[in-house]
Amino acid sequence: MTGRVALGIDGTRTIQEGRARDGCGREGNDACLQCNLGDLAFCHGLPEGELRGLMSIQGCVRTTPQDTLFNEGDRATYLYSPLSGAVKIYKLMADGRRQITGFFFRGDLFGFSPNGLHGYTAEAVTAGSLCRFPAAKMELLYPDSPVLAREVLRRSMIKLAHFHEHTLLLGRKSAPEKLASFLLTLSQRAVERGDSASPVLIPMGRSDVADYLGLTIETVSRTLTKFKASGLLELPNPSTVALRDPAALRRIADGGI
Amino acid sequence: MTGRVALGIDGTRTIQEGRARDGCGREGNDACLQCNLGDLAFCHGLPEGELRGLMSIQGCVRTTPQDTLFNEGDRATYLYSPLSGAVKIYKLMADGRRQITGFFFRGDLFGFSPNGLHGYTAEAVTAGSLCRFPAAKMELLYPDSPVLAREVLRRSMIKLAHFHEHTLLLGRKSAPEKLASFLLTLSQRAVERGDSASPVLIPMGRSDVADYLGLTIETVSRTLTKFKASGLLELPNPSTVALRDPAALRRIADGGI
DNA sequence: CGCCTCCTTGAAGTGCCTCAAATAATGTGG
DNA sequence: CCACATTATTTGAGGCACTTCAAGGAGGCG
Repeated sequence: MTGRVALGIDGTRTIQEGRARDGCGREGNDACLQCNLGDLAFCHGLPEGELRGLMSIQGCVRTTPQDTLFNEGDRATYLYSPLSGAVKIYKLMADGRRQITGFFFRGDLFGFSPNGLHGYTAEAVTAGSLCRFPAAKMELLYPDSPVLAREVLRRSMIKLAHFHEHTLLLGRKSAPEKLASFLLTLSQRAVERGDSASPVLIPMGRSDVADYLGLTIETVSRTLTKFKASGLLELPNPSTVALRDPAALRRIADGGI
Repeated sequence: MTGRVALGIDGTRTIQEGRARDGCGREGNDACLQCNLGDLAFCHGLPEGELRGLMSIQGCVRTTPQDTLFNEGDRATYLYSPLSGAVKIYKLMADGRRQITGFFFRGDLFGFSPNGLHGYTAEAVTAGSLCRFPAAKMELLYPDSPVLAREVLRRSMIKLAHFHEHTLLLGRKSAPEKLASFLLTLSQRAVERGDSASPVLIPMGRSDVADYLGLTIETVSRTLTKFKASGLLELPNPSTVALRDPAALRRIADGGI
């Protein structure tokens, strides 16, 4: 009964309820006790009473790569927090141009909506599992859960800060600056999750990287090759990057003169 | 005693406390009663008790063009909501490249920070006045002001939605698509504030528009000229745009095939 | 009126994109 | 486990949208 997948009318796979062993699936009382996020969890440190309210509405889903969690325009039913794996969110234009607006990993939180509708599509990058909470029930909790409400606000402010940074990247940085920034951010986020800084795993394909940075896959590939030739990094395989000279990458990322 | 300005150590002008007649300046009890924002105000509709808490910490500043409200890296002391005028926020790179990440008008809210430091600089585009609230005192209000806390969260989610849209614009749209999107958004926001949709005022200069859209001033100017030649709009003066064919602009903005 | 700033227009350059193909990685059925 | 099919990534050549550099108008203000 784990990771069942149903085909949507358009043939894309859509996740269903999950039942599994990594803390995912045990709905209700003991689910959060098995959560392995530790202090990465947005519910970490909640007072007893608030946590109980959250646990009572907590659910879980598992994903396989390319599973769609929700589509742009869908009712914003759930808030999600990955336990493992990676998720991307993106917007599409009529002619197929795509802009990925975010990647989410262990402990992140996404699915916010100001108007009850999702403004973007969410799709799994890798297999994994996500903790999720019904948005409507969540809102009912806020008035009596000040710490929870405060933490959700803090998370959304962190997202806003990321967007300011990414807006600068998209609007004003060159391709090498974009790639250097991207790799360093991936590395830093890996560290925050407790993973290693240097052999960084790039779970998404070149096409996802390109659509996140406002480039083409060819430019992404060429730029990485150039970095490799300069001794800035190594690419043992397309999805692993060893940062050989993070300081130099930092200078490039910041437009060092 | 209105709109006094002090020179910062770098010679840029920095706003000081204001005292004035448009609802700005009367600190304390009666300030909010004179507020002319109506339902645009983020404090609109707050229950009596919550509003009283807000009023007790409310303050006001006036700006003249190019006044700096705060710099990137400054302590995030205040949250701001313009009563009149326009404000831009931006990030700078070491070599001077600039990305404007937002414009704020009557009723908007800005100054959020997840870590106590501003991640961007805020500068007045025009003369005007802003309602402001000490961030630290604001946070003390949240636990006992669920409606206020909810509204601040809602505002930050609206900002997030704007960023998703703007990220798509920066990463994937052509110059004409960017300009068409920008003009339509300005127009729509004017309507939301109760202003006219079509002769739209563009309070910021070409250089601000360029730095917001990730273009150069030359490209902005050329593209507007092209739109004018196509009969899509008229430019009675550089800061006024009459949208002659909003539907066509919409098609362009969306990448109509 | 003259100066300054902002905006517009022109000409040339370039960084990234598009189109095209080779190579590497991944998965699959026998 | 291997041969093959499929997909992802890399590499190459040429083109174009936007930038850069440069100069000419148009208001605004003392």
